Amino acid sequence: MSAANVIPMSRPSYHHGDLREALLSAAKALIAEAGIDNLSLRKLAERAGVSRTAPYHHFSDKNDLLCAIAAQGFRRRHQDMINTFDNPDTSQQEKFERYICDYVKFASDNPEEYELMFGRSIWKQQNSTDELRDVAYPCFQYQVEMTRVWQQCGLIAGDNPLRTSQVIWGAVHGIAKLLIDGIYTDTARIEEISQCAVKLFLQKPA
Amino acid sequence: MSAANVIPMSRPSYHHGDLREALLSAAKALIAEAGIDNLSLRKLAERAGVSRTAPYHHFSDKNDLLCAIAAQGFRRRHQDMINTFDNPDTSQQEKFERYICDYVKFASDNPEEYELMFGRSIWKQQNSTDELRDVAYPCFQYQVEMTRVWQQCGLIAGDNPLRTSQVIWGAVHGIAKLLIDGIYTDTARIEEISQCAVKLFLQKPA
DNA sequence: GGAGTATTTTGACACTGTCAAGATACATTG
DNA sequence: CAATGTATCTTGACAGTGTCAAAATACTCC
Repeated sequence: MSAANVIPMSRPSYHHGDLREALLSAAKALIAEAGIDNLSLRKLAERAGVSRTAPYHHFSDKNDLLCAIAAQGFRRRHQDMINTFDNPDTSQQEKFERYICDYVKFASDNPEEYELMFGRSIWKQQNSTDELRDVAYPCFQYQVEMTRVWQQCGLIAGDNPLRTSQVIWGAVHGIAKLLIDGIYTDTARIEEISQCAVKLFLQKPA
Repeated sequence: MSAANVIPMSRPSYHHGDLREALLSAAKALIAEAGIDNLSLRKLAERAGVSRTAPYHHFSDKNDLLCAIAAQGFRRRHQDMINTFDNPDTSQQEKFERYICDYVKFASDNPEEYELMFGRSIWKQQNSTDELRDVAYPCFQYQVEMTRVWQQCGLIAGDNPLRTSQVIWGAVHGIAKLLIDGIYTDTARIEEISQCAVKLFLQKPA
């Protein structure tokens, strides 16, 4: 039984092997546990079993790491929206309803991840990574295109998809934020608030 | 010319005199200059001309100080809303329009202060001070009451002022946040976005 | 096998919030 | 007026943070 046969478990070698991925998942776990504010690179490194500065060979910055996690969130959210919107068995009105309700639910189910995705730190100034922008912008754009469809079939008022989408996105984002930040305290009525938003935005039948 | 005649300028005595107020205004200045993230108690103390721990005799915490500043913001915002809503020369529709547009403008004109007022740190968990809640809750409630009036005169759909107000507030808050956080980049079109929101929420005449 | 590169580590620095103890000035009471 | 107490401020200290520089280690390719 030579040393070559041994498959090491916790730490394959001096080199970690896939530290970047390990850091990302450890970071997500830590964030889910204790929130973004309590995520430090040092605690993260310790949990990954490496020294404090090891992460700097895989992420240029703490900001860089946060952007990478946020990018994953946007990918997931974008895919969810596509799945809902491409479903041929639901009406456009149902799709709009889903968009509103699912958005708020996504945020309230994953408050820390949502906070990271839209927290000021990664978008403010020139903080956002190229990767993050490449992932997030199509996600943003997709909402505009859905809005265009809903306007064309008379579901929603107005003729400017961009502006209209900015308002509707603003609404769900604002509701989500006020819930997450603890200003809206009736978290049991999330669905009710979302449904109220749906009603307000739908074109009234006179 | 005895020493008793000398009136010291920068520091009247060993005791500062009104350090609490001095700290508050210095903090607001620092926040306006470099943002909340760059506000440290030590820099603040230095600017006020006292030692690092002097602020702790006027604020139990950094959080306590932030809450005090936020409370001032809510007082101001509440008064602005009252002034607008109590104006007898404008129609209810104009008042609604003002509410939407002024809200977004208030936020985008004072991004750092707005960020502080609604940033997660002071509301999350049990961070909010009694003083902050006493000032902010009536400010929140006022929006519900305005919404009730607008619904009663048929300006806005629905019959649940609380839920409706939560959606409308959510919309302006979300738009403000997306602007401040740098996700909506067309800051020149703020008025246009607000006007779009007004149109979407106003009851359509069929 | 040796050179070069990728990865990780230790050491260090400046910065943060906050506590404990001591020093100073003011207020109040005898 | 003197003494005592209290409010205020300071210095010293500690643990924690992000991040840089330099050294150590392991992997890769010629």
